[in-house]
Amino acid sequence: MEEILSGLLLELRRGSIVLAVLSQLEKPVYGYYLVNLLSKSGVPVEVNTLYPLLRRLEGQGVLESKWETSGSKPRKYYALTQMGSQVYFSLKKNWLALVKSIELLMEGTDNG
Amino acid sequence: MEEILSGLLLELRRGSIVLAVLSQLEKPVYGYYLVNLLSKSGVPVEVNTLYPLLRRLEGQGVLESKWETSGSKPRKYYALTQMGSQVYFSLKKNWLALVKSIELLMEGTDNG
DNA sequence: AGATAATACTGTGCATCACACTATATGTCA
DNA sequence: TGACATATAGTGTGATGCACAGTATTATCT
Repeated sequence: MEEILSGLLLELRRGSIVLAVLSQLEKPVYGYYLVNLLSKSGVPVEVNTLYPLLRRLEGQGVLESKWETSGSKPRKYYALTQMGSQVYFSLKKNWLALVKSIELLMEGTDNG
Repeated sequence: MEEILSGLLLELRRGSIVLAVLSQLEKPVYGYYLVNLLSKSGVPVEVNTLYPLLRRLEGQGVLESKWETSGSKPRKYYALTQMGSQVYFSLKKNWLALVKSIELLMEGTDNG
């Protein structure tokens, strides 16, 4: 049962990860920092999940990146492109609607 | 951009589908009916997505089914098992927490 | 110097969805 | 009657994305 639950939880989290990530990228942020930030915020993401995600989003034109090599360690900062902002806005709107729909569906179900 | 957005929306929906489905299965319901119900409720699911999902959940012991052949057309009714109820409860709790976390993360981001 | 942390990339396997197709029974309309 | 749509359920394939594990580099702590 634990396994089944954790599998479903995994699935549950999936789509939301993108939203959580985008929500933090109005200002440039580097990956490793984002991992810690999100973990503290209740949306834990593994590094090995985040890096490919960031690259994918960059490839899609949602994010843009630039290397910052002046510090002690080279860091790659990601931020929303203009199109990315639009995508985020639309995604956010849809997500809020989805959440509301599901809350309505769940209303009155208090098992346990 | 449309394509990218719809891809992300797809992802966004994924995990939530299970939750929406489980929320309606405290009483036995058949698949086709569920599709229409969920669509009306703002969580559209394709038949070809729902049927395998139901079967998967049954295979995992979350749901149980029984055929109803007395009507005009044979229908397969699904409902939560006892364990399924526990899974649903736990999933629901986690989902609510996740939603809250993401809402906090998104707070103050009003682009568009 | 050695271990650990910070930082980023890549490759493989698995799970899941969308899409398309099959299949049957019951209506509906020409 | 025949053609078509709808209700109802199943299966199979392709694409996609995550988790997991591994690699690589540089700094910091011991």
